[in-house]
Amino acid sequence: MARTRSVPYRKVTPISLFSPEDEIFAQGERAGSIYRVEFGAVRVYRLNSDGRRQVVAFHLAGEMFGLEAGATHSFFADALVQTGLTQAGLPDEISPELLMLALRSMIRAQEHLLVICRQSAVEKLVAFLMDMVERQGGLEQIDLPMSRIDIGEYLGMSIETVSRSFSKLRDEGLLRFHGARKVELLDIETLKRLCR
Amino acid sequence: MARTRSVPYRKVTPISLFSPEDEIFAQGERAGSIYRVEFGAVRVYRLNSDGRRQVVAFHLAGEMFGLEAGATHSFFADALVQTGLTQAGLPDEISPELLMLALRSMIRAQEHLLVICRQSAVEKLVAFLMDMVERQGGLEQIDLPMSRIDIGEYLGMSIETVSRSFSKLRDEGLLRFHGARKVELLDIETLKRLCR
DNA sequence: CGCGCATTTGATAGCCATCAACCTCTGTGG
DNA sequence: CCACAGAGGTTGATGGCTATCAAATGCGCG
Repeated sequence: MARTRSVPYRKVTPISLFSPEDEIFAQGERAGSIYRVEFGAVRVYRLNSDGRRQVVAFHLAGEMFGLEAGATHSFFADALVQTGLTQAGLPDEISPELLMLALRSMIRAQEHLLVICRQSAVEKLVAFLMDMVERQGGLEQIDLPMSRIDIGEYLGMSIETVSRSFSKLRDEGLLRFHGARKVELLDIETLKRLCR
Repeated sequence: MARTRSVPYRKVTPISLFSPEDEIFAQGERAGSIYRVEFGAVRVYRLNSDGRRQVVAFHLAGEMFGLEAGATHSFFADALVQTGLTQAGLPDEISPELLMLALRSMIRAQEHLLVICRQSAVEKLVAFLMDMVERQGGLEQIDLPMSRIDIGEYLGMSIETVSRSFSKLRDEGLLRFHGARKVELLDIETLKRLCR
């Protein structure tokens, strides 16, 4: 969906490496850089006051993130798997491309909203899968760099419901698993119809 | 929350008037203007492919909306009540203020996401009320320019559940109604605690 | 005053969160 | 090479919340 390769970098750093769970930035920290995922995957989340985590976004290779409205980050970001990032300060001139990045992030958040509201568990999961397919180049076999917990926190449902929904789709012959983190989509047409 | 008065206008039009249900722009229409609500209230929504409506945002007096990522609008917008809008073309130069408007819209969308996910019906409704209070200047008496249907479509719940949640809060002595569209908040501290 | 629509209230069923137990995979150490 | 431990994932059972259908009530407006 929101491809973000077109935003120009200034002072691009060498690739820095992050292991799973390594923090990239924390809520409240001073912002001012944008990041690009060179390889691996990132999750962006927020902690509610009662300690529950809400995953706001995942970012895959080629995508950019880290733009903030204020001087400080409103979210946490960490690596899901071995991940390489480059980092750049914001350009002095606010470029049209930067504005586009912000607007696309907004659209993505609103799309996410549409998915989460008023959809059943299976529908949400299918929408998530279709999004992942698109962002991984449309191949029928996709990697899920995130755990079931992450998926649940992203879609607003329990891990058990995530798992049960996967099983349901598998039993209906729509998915095939190769381990828990590799999925093959067996009938993309039917799946597309499922997410309305 | 996202006050948007600071974005500078170019070629501000005279106030145009909209009656309830009057369309301001439609999904797919050519975008390129931003709007400011001079008085009244606006709802921004999207129609799912199955015809259900998802309300993405409400905009009250003093707020701006209509910024788009692409050349065309991704959403519909119409007036909830008698509403006056001014309109301006986008500045040629992309101003920092415009970027801020985009970023604040993004943050607002993500906040909305946090409210809708993983919160009970009453919690969502309280969060909605607290947002409305803040945007109406913090007074304890607030107007709801939108119907129960709109609130339901905004929060992702049925109108019956909206109504029942209102009744619950009323029975607990936290709200008093003066007609269905005027609410008095009787215990803001307790209400704040309720939305976590 | 009375009509029509919005809202509220009631009854019921279904989905999903939760608690619990079991399974699977992976890495480690004997 | 195998046994084991631990984490992540799956499956089962149950209760609660909320969507849905249905009906009553209230309110705005002519």
